[in-house]
Amino acid sequence: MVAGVLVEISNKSVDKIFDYLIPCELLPKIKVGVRVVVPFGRMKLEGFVLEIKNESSTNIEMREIEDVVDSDVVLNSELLELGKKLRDMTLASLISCYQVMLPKALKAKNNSHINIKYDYYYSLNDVNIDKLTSKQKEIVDLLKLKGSVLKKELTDISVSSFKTLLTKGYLKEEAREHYRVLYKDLEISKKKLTPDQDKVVSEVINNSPNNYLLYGVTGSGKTEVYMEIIDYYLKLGKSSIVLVPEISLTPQMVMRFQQRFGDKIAAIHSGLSDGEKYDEWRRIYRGEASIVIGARSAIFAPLNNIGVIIIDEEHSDSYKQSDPAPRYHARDVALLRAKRHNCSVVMGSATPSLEVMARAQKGVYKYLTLPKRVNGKSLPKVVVVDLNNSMKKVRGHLSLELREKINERLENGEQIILLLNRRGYASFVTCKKCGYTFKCPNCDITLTYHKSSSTLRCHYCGYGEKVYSKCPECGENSLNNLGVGTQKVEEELMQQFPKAKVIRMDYDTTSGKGKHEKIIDDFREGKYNILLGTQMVAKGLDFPNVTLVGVINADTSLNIPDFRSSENTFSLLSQVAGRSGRSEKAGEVVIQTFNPDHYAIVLSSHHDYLHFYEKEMTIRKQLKYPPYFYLCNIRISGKDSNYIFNEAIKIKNSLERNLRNTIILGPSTSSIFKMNNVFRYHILLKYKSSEELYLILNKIVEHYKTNVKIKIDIDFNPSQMF
DNA sequence: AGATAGCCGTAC
DNA sequence: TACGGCTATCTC
Repeated sequence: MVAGVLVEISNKSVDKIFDYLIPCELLPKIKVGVRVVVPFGRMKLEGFVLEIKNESSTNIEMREIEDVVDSDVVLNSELLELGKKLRDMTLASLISCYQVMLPKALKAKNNSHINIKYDYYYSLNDVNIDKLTSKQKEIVDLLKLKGSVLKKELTDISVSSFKTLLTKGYLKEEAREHYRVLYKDLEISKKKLTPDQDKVVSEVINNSPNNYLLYGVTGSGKTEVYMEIIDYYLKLGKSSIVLVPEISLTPQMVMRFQQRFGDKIAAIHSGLSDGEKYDEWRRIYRGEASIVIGARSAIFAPLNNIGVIIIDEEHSDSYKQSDPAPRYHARDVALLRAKRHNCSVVMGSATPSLEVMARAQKGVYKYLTLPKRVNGKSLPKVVVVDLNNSMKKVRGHLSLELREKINERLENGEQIILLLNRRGYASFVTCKKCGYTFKCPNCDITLTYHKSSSTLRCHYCGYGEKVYSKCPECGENSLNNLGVGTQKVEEELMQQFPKAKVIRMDYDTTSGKGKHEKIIDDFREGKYNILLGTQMVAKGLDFPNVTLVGVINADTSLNIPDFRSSENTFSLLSQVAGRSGRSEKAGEVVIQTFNPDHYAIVLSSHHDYLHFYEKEMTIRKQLKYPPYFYLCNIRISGKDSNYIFNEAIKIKNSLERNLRNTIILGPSTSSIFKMNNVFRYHILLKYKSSEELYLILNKIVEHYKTNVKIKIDIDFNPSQMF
């Protein structure tokens, strides 16, 4: 017998099936979807068995499979099929499509040290025990009483007597798998649903399968709706997937699911170790956990019989994998799996992406809505502060209006969230005199100032240098630390409000395990008055005592050179505004901006998603952007910039010859032209129909797959512009 | 990915 | 002519 094996190397030139002979003794263990060890050239590699056949279709002399890694398949037939579709959709290598589905421990790779953990249990063997010492008798009596006992439970015993009993064969040792993640028993909680929520739930369960957009304002109780739908399917013996933007950022969400469903849930997120992820995967695989909550890659959870797939905060760009290939969108995978499982997809958001909303308007997705907050309160009042006027009066980052409102809340013992939207605006150093900025010698991007180590660092390659006080260009002692860091604002807050307790939540303060959760818990318990943070304070958190949300500078995300910057700004402002006034007391929001008339800011201050949607759609139509056109970005990179530029021109010409009705832009240099000493160009395509596009792109990828001087990366529907 | 065979330049 | 570096090729 012969096995077709896909080998672990993620390179297009070896991304095909290699045939191997199956030795007789391994035949019973070889199944489609298990990992095997095979000789490959002079190497030994792991790979996935994709086919089993009587003989090879080629005349090439075959070598033998050396070993079988798994006793059970790691890729079932659904996932094997899904991987092929993913490859066709993304033009990535097939092996990368399979690897992305699996936890690290199960990827085909040679040196993986992630093991199953075992607990050892001991019980009495059925043997006649005649003579025993008193110490030995103690142990035997204990085992008679308890039956099977964990080793660590045998505390007050003589270790040597235990060993004697074991070596004489009186004891039976049994290894049981130990899961590293524990789900505490929490009180089962279920809230009574509002009529609006009820309506949504019955709509979904009575008309399944269907794909839904659930548009619900912040605080409208989407999570309760999800749980009710999931519960319905759970009782039918069906499983569920809940995708959340990044679960380590939403521990409250997991907590609520755990309260309702206990250890039926498996939560997969970046805060788990590789071993823990592996354990969670096995619990899912074995059917011990049937509700999977996780970020993007949880869409590949090895569940059978899926009843519903939920995508919470549907608009989040974290659902699109943009860096290593396969560059897939979890929504697309969800729709594929739902089709196969004959189940519904529910996409929920307070600010739906234009793509999804447009499809809902067309009737491709069914439109459901939760227009009111569950607490019956209206959405918080939003005040827009014009920094053009305000900053003439004060120094620093806090306007008089915001300061006044912070003071009010502090006096009332209420809490405050301040958002410092720093993305794309990290601290960098410039010379006041000549405008010199420090750039990374490898990557052509501005270096970021790190106060704690007083260094300048490249966020792309890690390059670092000591910070100078003199400008290397003009020699003046006029270096200026621009940009607003959370640290700086924190200092300002402490100066302005010496009695207030401020906690910072940003990349620096949340890098340890469980730190994020601790900050949230501490703030919730009232140990702090003000929570100051980056984007991560905006998403999904529920603090009943927060009655004021302040946005330090709404313009930072508006100024990012990306066609989605208005949409992202609107979404961010709406999300963070939704953190205010979630309980009894009414909430308020202050947005500081230099662009008080910008429609994204005006409409978000009125909580007017629908008008924002309409306005933004007309702009997208004019500029031929999604959802009117699809985008595809072709990145061409290599060390020889002349060579890749010439090849990029050739690619463009061939695209022009082969595509009609497609707008082809470029090639132009990427926003980061040089990264790790590799130069990058890109060609951007705007298209409406993809059939001939896939054909020609496939040809281009094939043509360059063995060329080591150039790398072609295709990104359909890129989430960021490069 | 990693090893190798084949191709050049340059150092004796 | 011998060595080293670079590159194209191949791996069932």
